[in-house]
Amino acid sequence: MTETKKRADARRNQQALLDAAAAAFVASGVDVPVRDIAARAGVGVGTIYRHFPTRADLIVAVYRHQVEACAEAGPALLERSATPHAALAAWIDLFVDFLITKHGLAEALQSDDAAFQTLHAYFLDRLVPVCAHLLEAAAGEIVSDVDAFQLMRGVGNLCIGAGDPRYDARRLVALLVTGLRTRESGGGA
Amino acid sequence: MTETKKRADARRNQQALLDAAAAAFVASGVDVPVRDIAARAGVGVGTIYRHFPTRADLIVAVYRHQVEACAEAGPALLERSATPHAALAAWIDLFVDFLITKHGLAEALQSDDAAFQTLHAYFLDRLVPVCAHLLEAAAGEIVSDVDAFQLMRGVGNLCIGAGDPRYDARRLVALLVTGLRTRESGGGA
DNA sequence: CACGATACGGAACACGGTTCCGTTTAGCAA
DNA sequence: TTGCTAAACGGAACCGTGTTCCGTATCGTG
Repeated sequence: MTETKKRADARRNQQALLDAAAAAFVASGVDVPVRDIAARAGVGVGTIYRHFPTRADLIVAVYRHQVEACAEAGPALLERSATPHAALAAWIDLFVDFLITKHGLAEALQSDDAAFQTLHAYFLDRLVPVCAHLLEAAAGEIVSDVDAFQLMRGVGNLCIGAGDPRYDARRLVALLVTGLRTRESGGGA
Repeated sequence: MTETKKRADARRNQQALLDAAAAAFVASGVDVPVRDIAARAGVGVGTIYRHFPTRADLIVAVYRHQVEACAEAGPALLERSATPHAALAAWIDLFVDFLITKHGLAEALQSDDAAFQTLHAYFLDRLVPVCAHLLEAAAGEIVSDVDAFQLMRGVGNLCIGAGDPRYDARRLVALLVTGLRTRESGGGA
């Protein structure tokens, strides 16, 4: 169904590039030089640009599965959690776990470089609605003047620089989520 | 007193560079091309590097006064505020105001690029102790497992991407500071 | 005024992203 | 099997930026 129309070598190279990029991202972060990825995959740089016109397309392709999984976990968590706020917290944890294990991804996500436009757009399109849904469900126990977009962005920002042992992004995000809760809704710090 | 030993043209150029850089930063952000700054100042690029070996040195020189002012405001706020937590909140507000008006500075501050090492170091050296002092004063009413370094870093991170009208860095920082407060210490969200 | 130290300018280099085009190859049809 | 064409490939070349280097110009002093 998917991509059946392409030439066999093209499909092979596309897969090789995805594998090479995934490995390169782990080894050197998502801003690893294009030439390095090409070398790993055993192809020329032209081939990268043919399959993935922008670096963002490549990043999206590599992480698509994980982003989808994160998006789908939202509604599931809502069912299985004690309170909507707990579900929100758990879901954000999931997102943070994802981000901090991808060296440089949080940075790229917030970059205003035009090349990362589609990366930004993909994450937003896919995750903001899920976040909005959770936020809505928790409406009674959280402050109302922060929307899903801002929250996602703030969380993403806080994940920048994770990897520095002196900085615990998870902890700060937790603090932010705590700040979201109204004082009337019980529970300690 | 300062720099009296240098040649007259050297001092003139240094000042011209500071002025040009300040203007260029406002117009195009702190990552404006070096050549643009040189052109504005009417000097060659070599002259920039002679006076400011790294871009960070130039940025530090341009913003030194404002950073100093922010640092000095800490103790003052502590005296004049109702509670230590209020002083902390006010001081962080000051810092956020500073950061969000300097296009690209927050981004540069968190960059792991070696060129920004001294920028990072200067801000940390100057501001973390002040923050630590405020944190210590407020010890009774805030959670204890976040230190000054982490807080400064988190706040800096949250300021990335301010300028986007959909994103209110100030609001998110406020939320973070709220999350810092223990539930026993009163006051609403 | 002459001369040495100081500072200057900008060409040259390094490096990474991106484009372009001559060459190779897959896939099909004779 | 072979010939042909469109698809895909490789990598040299190009561009923009940071950085270095050195021949030239200037300052300031004796």
